[in-house]
Amino acid sequence: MRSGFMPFTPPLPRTFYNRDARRVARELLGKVLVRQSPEGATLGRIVETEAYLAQGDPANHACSGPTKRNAVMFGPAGHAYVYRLHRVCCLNVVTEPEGVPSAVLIRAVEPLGGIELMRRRRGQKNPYLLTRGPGRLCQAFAVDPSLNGRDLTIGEEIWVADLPSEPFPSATSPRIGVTAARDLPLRFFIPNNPFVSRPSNAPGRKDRTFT
DNA sequence: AAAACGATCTACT
DNA sequence: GTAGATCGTTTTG
Repeated sequence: MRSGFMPFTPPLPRTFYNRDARRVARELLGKVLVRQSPEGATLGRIVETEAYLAQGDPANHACSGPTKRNAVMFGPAGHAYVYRLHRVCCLNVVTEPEGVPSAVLIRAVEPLGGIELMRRRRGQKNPYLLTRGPGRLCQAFAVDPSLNGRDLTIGEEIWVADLPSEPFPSATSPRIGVTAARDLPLRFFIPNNPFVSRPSNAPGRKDRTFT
């Protein structure tokens, strides 16, 4: 058996990722991040993302050309880009056609399954501090640089899927939030969700919502 | 070979 | 809300 979750959560196809990073970042909200590790499975609903554009984005790791670290950003869409920052890791999905170095950072998820495992990995009892923030969620999901370059469309180890039971945006809450410290990168989030890593009312932010 | 940098986190006020 | 730790990657000399 490839994965106990596969029948219920098939991975999103490459065509989903092979588009404008902003579009991908936006539509990633509400999807499920699935991680199968030897220790067990963890699942979480994506509530916050950040788009790193290939053009005009000084925060993009690839803004000054290819390096050993950012190599997978230049590859085809639908692969994981995992790197280390300080003591933690960050998980991105590569977007847009091969040769266009753009990606979407997964900033926060809402725990859906494997919560005990997350607690154990994080040594954290407060549920809001389990997966709020790129570094925290990677620790909770056991995502490390060994997953760098992994194909997210296969359905092994790590992938993203639709959440059939509770799609987002829903009819009751069709709006999503977007914010940025400067002009870029753009951060997308589900409004009023307690698992979003930064509140939309943080000072100095130009927040707005759209459908 | 050295220095600067940062897509963060935790602790504390 | 702010301060400081901390370390791999990249850039510079």
